Formats: sequence, structure tokens, C-alpha cells
Amino acid sequence: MHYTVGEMAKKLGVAPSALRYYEKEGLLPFVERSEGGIRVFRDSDYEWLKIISCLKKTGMQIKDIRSFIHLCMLGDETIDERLALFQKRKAEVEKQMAELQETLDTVNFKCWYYETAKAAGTTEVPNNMPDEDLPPDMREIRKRLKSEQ
Amino acid sequence: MHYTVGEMAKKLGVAPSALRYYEKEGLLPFVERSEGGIRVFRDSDYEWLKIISCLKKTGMQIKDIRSFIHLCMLGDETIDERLALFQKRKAEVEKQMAELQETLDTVNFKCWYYETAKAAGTTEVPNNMPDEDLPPDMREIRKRLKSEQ
DNA sequence: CTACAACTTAAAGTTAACTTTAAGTCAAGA
DNA sequence: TCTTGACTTAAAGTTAACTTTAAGTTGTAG
Repeated sequence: MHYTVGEMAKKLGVAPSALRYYEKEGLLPFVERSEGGIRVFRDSDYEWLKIISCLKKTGMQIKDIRSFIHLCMLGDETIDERLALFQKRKAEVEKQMAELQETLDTVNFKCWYYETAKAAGTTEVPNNMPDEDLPPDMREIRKRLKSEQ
Repeated sequence: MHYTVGEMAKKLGVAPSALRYYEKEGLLPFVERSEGGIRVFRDSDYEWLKIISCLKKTGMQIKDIRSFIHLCMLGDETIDERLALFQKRKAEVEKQMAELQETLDTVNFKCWYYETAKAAGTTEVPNNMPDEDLPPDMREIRKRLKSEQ
């Protein structure tokens, strides 16, 4: 099966201009052309693009993804380096997850805060609530918001 | 306790220019000035800034955070609206967590892939491995990378 | 064979969230 | 009082990752 840039973009849920941009940036050295110069994407290119998309979601920049693609093009010599790269990405994403969980904790605290304010008709109530009256899981979070040290 | 822009920036781990930018964008209507025109940050402003930072981490834009701050300034009339805002942020962050988990699954698959390739000396081995030979938790992920539908 | 949608390129434009610069002012220690 | 580091502002600059535009080409359906 092969696809034009528009078809592949649709399959991936991105704009055709994004795929052309990726190619210009050297991310798609494996994409071939028809005799007339039209890009020809294959199913294997879809897999490449899913990996590129994954690396982007881990927070990697285009220029670093290009380096990774170059490593891939060099073949089995670079397996160790590519393994190390993904292990680093794993640590990075796990860190992002932890940070996002902390953000979620804060948001949950604020939901509790406004639910309590709503029930009372005023934010004075959650504002002035002593530590022993708030739900146990909210105590640490409020402390963090107030001092962070 | 009060702080200059530089001191507060340090406490928050951001650049002073970022705090000046936030003020210019209307995020800090509560920050006062000395007689000479120097910004005076208080401990309560630190709490505001932690909430602003939290909202930023949920993916909210400056202009939308400004709207939230305005709601706060209007007082208890807007409690419901603010609760709804945080509930929406909660759903948003939970969605981000799910997406990040999917990204992590893919990264973990690639770690397995390169560990297997490393042991074999070639990517041919994980490439050609039949479904029944790969770890059970990798099967779905490889399928997703190959087709997504 | 023609029309036309979708392709091609290079170059310029967009956007958000800051950062930098330049020229000047404030305020605390010596 | 003087020096000096940190403050002030407005305006211009930065960066990444695209998107848009303009002018032209390809390829398929009728």
C-alpha cells in the first residue's frame, strides 16, 4: 500500500505541511518519490512516523529526533546508542508523569477548596479552615502551596 | 515578609523578567508597589504565583489564566465558575496523564526492542519475532505502532 | 484531451511565552 | 554623599514548530 502526503497526514491526524516540514528537517530520509517527484509513503513509513511522534511526545526536539533517525540509518552498529537514547526518554517521561501527578494533586486541592467554598457561600471557610478540619490528603498539598520549603 | 521581583523569582525558580511579563499581561493585579515604584511581593502573592504556575502546567494559556484571576478578583459571586474551571483542568490533566502513559508504553516497547536487538547483535531479531514469542505486554503496543486501526 | 484537485518548492508569516536591550531610577551599605 | 547592584519601562528580539502563500506541476476522472 502507498500513500500521498495528504493521505498519510490524514492517517496520522496531522497537516500535510507538517510532514513536508519534517522531511525538509531531515526526519524522513526513507520517504521515496514517484517519477514525477511526488512523495510516496509506505506502511513502513507510517511506523517511522509513529516513532517520531512518540519521541516528540516525550519532549524531544526535531533536531534531536533527526540525530536519532541518522543513527537508525547507520544500521546495527548503533543499537547500543539507540537503546541508551530510549532509556533516557523513559526516565524523562517518568519524571514528567511525576510532575503531572503533582499538578493533579494541586488541582484536586483546588476542586475541594471551591466545593467547600460553594457549600459555605464564601471562600472564607476553606481559607480559614484549621489543618485538623481538612481532609487528610489535602493537608500536605496546602502546606506546599503556602511555603514550598 | 516582603520580597523584590528578584527575590520572588528566585523563590519560585523563574526569571525576574517572567514575573514582570506576567504582571504586564494582567496576571498579578494584587502585587503592590513601594513609594518609589518598586514591586513589593508578599507571602500571599507567592501562593497566587503557585496557583498560576499550576494552571500553566495543566496547559492553560496566559490569557485564560488572566480571566481566572479576574474571576477571583470579583469575589464570592464567581465561586461556581471557578469550581467549574478547576474541574475542567482536572479532566484535562487526567487526559494528559493517559496520553503520557501511552507514550511511556511505546518507549518501553522500544527499550525491549533494542535490548533484544543488542543481545542478538541485530535488529532483525526483534523485527522478525513472531507475536507468540514477544512478551505479552508488548503485543498490543507493537500492533498499535503497525496499524493504529 | 481537458479539467481540476492535490501535489511541488521557496520564502515569508505566525504564535506563545518569554528574554534582551537600552536608558534611566531607587535604595542600602561604606 | 557616593557607589553600586537591583530595580524600572518600552520596545525589539528569540525560538520552535509549524502554516501560509504564490507560482507552478502532476496525475486521474470524465
